[in-house]
Amino acid sequence: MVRKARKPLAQEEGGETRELILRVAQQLFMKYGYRSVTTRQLAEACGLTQPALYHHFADKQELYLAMVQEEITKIRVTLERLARRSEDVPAVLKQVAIFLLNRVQYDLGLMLHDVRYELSPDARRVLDEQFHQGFLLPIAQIFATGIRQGYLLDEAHGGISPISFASLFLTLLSRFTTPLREETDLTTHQARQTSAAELVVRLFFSELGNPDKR
Amino acid sequence: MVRKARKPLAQEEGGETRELILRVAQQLFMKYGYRSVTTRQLAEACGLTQPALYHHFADKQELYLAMVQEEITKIRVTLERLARRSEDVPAVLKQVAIFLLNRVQYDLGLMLHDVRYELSPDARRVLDEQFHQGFLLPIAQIFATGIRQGYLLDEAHGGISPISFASLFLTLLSRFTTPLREETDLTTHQARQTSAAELVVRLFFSELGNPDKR
DNA sequence: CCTACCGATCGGTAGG
DNA sequence: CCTACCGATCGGTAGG
Repeated sequence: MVRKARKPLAQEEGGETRELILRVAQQLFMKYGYRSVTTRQLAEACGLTQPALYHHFADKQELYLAMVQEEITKIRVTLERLARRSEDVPAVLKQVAIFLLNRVQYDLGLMLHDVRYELSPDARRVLDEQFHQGFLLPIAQIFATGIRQGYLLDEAHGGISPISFASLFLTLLSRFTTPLREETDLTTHQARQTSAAELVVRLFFSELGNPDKR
Repeated sequence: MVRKARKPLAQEEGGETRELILRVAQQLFMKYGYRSVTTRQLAEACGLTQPALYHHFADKQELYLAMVQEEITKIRVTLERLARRSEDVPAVLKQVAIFLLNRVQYDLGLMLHDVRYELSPDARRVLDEQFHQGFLLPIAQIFATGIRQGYLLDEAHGGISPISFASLFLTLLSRFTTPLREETDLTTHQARQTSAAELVVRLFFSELGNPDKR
């Protein structure tokens, strides 16, 4: 039997229903995708009726757009802070990896697919740009420092551009924010994420290959 | 004006309407996702009416299942062939990468998401297993040879398991089968894929880091 | 923020 | 493999 929760769990009543909706929308949209999440599911998970959503957002796309924008902006702040103190590049990158693995608990590829195929061209343009500014550029900046300091090869010597490094880095991390096969318990979750972060960083700094073979 | 193509382009009339449907289904499902592709879109792209699909497949899920199974089986054959001749591991892996980049022109992550969240538990079990057997195991076998031959570190010396190597390898390749941002023309497409394949293989064999810094 | 309700579209079926 | 059609569900609106 499914009980309808009309009184939301952690809501101190006021003008913050909008924030509740955005939080719930993130959990559902990011897990199942834009198309698969209905406005009725969203409303019920918030303890509201479906038409009530339209008091806070013009339509489903506006709600999705606001949610993604808020999410990207929050992450951008931290990444830009980490990019500013690029002392030891491998150490900073590991912090970036740990932060993202803990903060991004969803499928980035799914989000980008939704942005590309489920939203209007205008909404897509906005989010593409914000993703570039908020995710790729700060990480690329760290990689640029890593190249300058000699940790990584530049494009003239067989390496790739900072943006390409950042893109590869994000792709690899997404492997661990969304497991390819089955899931395990939550006690070892934290430990797994730290070792995953180390693994990805080590892969970039050439510590998986056998040096005797080079 | 949208003309309905009642006579499919390349169909030599007979019992192969089913094959036409499967081909069209792959293009649409793999690009837009299970939920977003309607049975009417599929039928129209095949030059059929929507109920005609149900003469060949019991329902939408059965159609999707058959399509993915056929696709995985075809790829499995080639990967197993490549895994059998593991002479020079880096060279074989580059061939695997080139093959997959040319053969898999869609978003593997989207497919895995559909398998996980849009299909029945039974269908999911079947496809999870086939993906494991058809994609991961053959590639893991090559990596295992690479570890044995000393190209890569084993788990006891800071490396990871062959399956983990294979999983990372597939994740990285998916970055290039589904571009993170905009698309370019098709003339440079082939060249791009070859250099992408080389890049991914080099990343694993530690040729992106600066050896002087190790 | 609710009740009541709308047109459109979905996957699937009947019957030939 | 077609025409005709079904119940369910979708995003969104009216009106209070």
